[in-house]
Amino acid sequence: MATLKDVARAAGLSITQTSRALNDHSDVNEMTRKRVKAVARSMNYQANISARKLVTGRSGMVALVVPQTPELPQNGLFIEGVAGLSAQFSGRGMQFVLHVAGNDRPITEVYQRLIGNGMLDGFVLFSPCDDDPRAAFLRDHGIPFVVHGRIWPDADHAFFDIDNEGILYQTMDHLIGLGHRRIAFINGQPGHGFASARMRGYLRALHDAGLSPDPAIVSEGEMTEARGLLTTIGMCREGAPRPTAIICSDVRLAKGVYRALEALGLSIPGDVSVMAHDDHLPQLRASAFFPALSVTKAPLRDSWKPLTDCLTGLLDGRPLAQLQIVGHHELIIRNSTGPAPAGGD
Amino acid sequence: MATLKDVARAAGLSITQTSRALNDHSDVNEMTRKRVKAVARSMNYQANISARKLVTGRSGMVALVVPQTPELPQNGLFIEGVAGLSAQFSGRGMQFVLHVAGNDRPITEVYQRLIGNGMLDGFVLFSPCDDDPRAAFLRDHGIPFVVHGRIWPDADHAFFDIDNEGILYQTMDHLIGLGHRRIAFINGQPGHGFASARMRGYLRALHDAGLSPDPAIVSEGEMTEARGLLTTIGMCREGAPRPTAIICSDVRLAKGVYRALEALGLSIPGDVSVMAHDDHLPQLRASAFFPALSVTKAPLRDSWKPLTDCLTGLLDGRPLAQLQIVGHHELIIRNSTGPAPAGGD
DNA sequence: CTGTTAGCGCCTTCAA
DNA sequence: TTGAAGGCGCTAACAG
Repeated sequence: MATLKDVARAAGLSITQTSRALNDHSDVNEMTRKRVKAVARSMNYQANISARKLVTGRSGMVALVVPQTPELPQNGLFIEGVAGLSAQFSGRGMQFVLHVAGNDRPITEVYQRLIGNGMLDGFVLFSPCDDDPRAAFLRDHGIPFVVHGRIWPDADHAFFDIDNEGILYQTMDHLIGLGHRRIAFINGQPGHGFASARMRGYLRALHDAGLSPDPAIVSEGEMTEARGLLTTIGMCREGAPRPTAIICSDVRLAKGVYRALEALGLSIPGDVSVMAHDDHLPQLRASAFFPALSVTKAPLRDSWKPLTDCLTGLLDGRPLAQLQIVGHHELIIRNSTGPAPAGGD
Repeated sequence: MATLKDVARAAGLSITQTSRALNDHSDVNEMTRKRVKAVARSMNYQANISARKLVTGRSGMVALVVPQTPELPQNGLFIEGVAGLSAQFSGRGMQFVLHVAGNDRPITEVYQRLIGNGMLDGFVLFSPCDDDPRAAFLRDHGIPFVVHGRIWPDADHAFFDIDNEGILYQTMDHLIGLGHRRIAFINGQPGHGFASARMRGYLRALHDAGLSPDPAIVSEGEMTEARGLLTTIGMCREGAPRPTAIICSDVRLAKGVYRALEALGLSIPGDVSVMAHDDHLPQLRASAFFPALSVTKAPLRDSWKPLTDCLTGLLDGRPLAQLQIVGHHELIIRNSTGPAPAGGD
């Protein structure tokens, strides 16, 4: 591989000036710069990243650390994120490092190692939880990072997130407008940032409508079809008043809800309205539902570019205020929501 | 971050000796070594990879380059491979870099850039094709790489592969033993290493059985359910003699074959036997077939460890002969294969 | 505008 | 068994 020294010699210049020319410093003769660049190109010269990193402190490499699980290859967020982020960073001439961490040691130790060897410029964090220890660790050590999501209550970090609280508020607003009073909510795992935010939106909407929450029709847990089915069965058990609408934090949950309602002989939306949030992952399209599923939609795929922008902006020292981005979502009303059945109460 | 100098000072030694102690050189007092290591640990010392790379030439980072496609997140090989390889390399204290390359420039140029900046120790190559230009490029430049699969005819490189030729020969052997004479083969894209190897196995088995190939019942192309369906319809068209058995290079193809045969009113295995090769990806389990699908099985998931071993072995300078590994496969006969129907010819 | 000097953190001669 | 010196390739501060 050609080195800076080689280029300098070929160009008949000092190493320093060659470096400056290549890096577009201002104090270089325009002609010289052009000539040096031509020589460098003809020699296929590329700066050695390790050497540059040693002196500038920047390597152009960022990492995503995810815990190893058997289901990792089925995890839509992981799959889309890895492909999307890698493409984005690659397109910016940076390198994306994926680190699947074993479960034999705490995750912060992995970060410790990864930043300790001084090779990475920053990190992307997935699936933030409340009081996220990873974020705390990185903040305490002054390591740049961007979060896919947000860590409440005071998000003093770069992030790209969607308005999860608003998403649920808006969903509730639609259902309440249709006359629903008893609205169930099947949410994700408690402690996860997005789930907490949606719960806030749910409760706020209830409060604003003068309704009070009923723990019997609020459920938190993994977002699988099976849980959607079982939870729905449980909520529609005899004796208790049945919800007239069900909100799901994920389309997989909604799939289970559909199956449960069908098994129970309840019609959608005649007996029960159903809504869900749709990340627009290819695995389970909202279009696969009959009747067509009303959703709030925020394609996960749209998040990689702004997320990448956030991290590069952070590395470039841009102010935090510009690095806290909330993406858009849409409310799409299809055929799974309708007026609340009469005489519910 | 603590540096070698810090450790040396804390240990009351020279930088040189500290380095030697940490790297287990022979000419260090045993006591000294222990003490230095203890100090280093207590200071959370980690060698700076960039600095080390600069002098030793090794960074402990390897990369996988894949072309950007919209379907990338649905590509089972990509998903499993990325998760598996990253976990393997992480477990060995190395870093796995994923590079999703845009399609705006030739892939060798990407390699050029990636190796040119002197940051990577080696590469993993996926989906090799005959006369693979990437392999040629890396070989010509003396860059270590390992191939998932094999580049024929003379695989003068490190690889982990399965015996694709044997897999098809064995499949054919089973079907021929059941009396089948007209055996269709729905293969993957021509030019891909595994597809070529399987085609060789198919043709050799035909030849050994005294049969001659019929282009009408051999098909090459993408391995989707849709193509399995359409190809089967085409092969069972009136006028031409119908195959009594169909071999698929992938279970997705087999899914389409099943649907086509059902639509045509043909029974499995009464009218047509079906076999497939099963990579054991979670997306479409062979267990989802009725009647249960007979397969050759070689779990993709088992390939990441040996593949990683190959590349690290290569980097450690082990002889090539030890770095060409052929994994095992199983022949699993379930209920989709049976005797050829009488009076076919 | 250009060159000289110094140093990033580490490892590897060489000499003691 | 240990230390001093040199250099990997690059950039930044300081002269000219």
